[in-house]
Amino acid sequence: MYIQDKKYTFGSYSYKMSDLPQYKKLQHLIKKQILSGVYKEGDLLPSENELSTIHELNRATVRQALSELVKDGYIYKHKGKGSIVSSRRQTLGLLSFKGFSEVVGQTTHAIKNKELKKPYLTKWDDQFFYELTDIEKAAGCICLERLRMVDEDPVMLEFTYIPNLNLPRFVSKPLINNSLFDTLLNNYQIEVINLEQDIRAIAADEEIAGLLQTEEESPILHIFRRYRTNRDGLFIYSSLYCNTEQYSIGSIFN
Amino acid sequence: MYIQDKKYTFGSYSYKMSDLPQYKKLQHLIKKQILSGVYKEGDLLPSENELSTIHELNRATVRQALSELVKDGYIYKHKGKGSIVSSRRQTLGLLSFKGFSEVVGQTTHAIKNKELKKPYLTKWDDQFFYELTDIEKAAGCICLERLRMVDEDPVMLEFTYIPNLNLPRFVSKPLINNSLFDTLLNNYQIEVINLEQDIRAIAADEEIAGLLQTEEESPILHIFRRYRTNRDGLFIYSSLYCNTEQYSIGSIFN
DNA sequence: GAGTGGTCTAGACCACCTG
DNA sequence: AGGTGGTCTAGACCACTCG
Repeated sequence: MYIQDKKYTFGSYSYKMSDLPQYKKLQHLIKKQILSGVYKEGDLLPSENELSTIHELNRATVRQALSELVKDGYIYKHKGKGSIVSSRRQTLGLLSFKGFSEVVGQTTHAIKNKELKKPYLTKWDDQFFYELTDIEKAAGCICLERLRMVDEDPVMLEFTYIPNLNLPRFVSKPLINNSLFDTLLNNYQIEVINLEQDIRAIAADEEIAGLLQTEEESPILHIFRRYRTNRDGLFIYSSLYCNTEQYSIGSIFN
Repeated sequence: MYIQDKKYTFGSYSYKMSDLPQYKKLQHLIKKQILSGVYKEGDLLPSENELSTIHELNRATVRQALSELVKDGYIYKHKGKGSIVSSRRQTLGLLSFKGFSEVVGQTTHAIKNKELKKPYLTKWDDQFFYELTDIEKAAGCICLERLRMVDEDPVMLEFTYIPNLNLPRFVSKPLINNSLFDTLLNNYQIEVINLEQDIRAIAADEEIAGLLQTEEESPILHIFRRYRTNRDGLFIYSSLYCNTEQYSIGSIFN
């Protein structure tokens, strides 16, 4: 009989981790080793064949783990040499679609989230950034207004807009872990699979300048995002205003 | 005897393409089919098993092709359903590390590149954005100043800095295809494998405002990039100033 | 229940790099 | 020459979606 996944029963990971696929477990393990200094910038990781042997995984599975680490900028590869630990400068956060806390949490800064208002139900703005379907328009929108602080400084203002489609009692229940993504996943089995964004530089108006504690007309990074979810036709929209005087926004591409 | 790659000899692709791996050929084929309307937004691609059969490739190879298309935002996947053609809005360009022309060329706009100066050799600025190694500092830097136009409007000002390390006669020869990447690849076998960038919003100074034909103090997107190459220790640096009044900068994450 | 993508194994050949 | 990552094959089991 064909047996796979036998490692689950012998795994040395926590209970939660045991649900994850092997390549993600390996990915997290190596990531932790890099962050904790086991492998330092410029070091060679064990070769793919060595990792296969050590962790009793097929090389393809090891490669899947490594390719995720490449995507996240932890390592890069040189054919004929090996996988090399990359330098990671401290920026405000990767311009990825991971939640703000997870991304910025990798730095040594103190992060805080402030809910400016309780989530509320409202109508869509007539001049919304993306074209909406009739279904979305008719549903109305759940609006979240949050301010992200780094070391007590407000650096990012985030407006999130969610079509009110089959999300019973969303506005009346608090967020889980203060995280929108965790809430959607736990309460509604909604997962984000994809992010598309547009970036502009704008001048701060009075409201934004006030909230970000900067001057009117000062240059602000404006990012508009559309998250695709595993629920067909359900998108989540976000409008971010970043004060980049102190912190820049970083990202990596391969 | 173990034979692979037999498709090369029967391939229906051009001579140049015949050097590419199978998954890239399939990737380009499907990309072309999407761009030419064979598959439209929301359409399902043939399943992975069907594509394997049609193109006489293993499913793993098909998956490699599809995952590249996901990365570039042409499709997304739904478990249990299939691969779905994604909508692609027209933005100035993906915030990826592909060359400006390739990325913007997917739109219907007229693109022009203007060389503001001939490439020249100079010293590094004392306040360079990234920390440089002593080797880089000692080598001096090759500087390129280019202006990118969309429909006759200047939208992006690009300063590129290359350490003058084993790049004989770079400044005395013209760029191939007007492209830095093509030139580095053809003349020096240098390939870019990775890009790291930081983004800020700044106020235009007199020089930048003049070149981008906008007003002083108007908000400008400033992107600083570090490209990693296949040559160990050789990085290419770029400083981009974008006027985002008309065009925003787009990107996709998975 | 049949089909889809997600994960995984065991193995192969290749181009590239280093000693 | 031996090791590395890059590409590729042939197969398997799984969770998910849809009719």
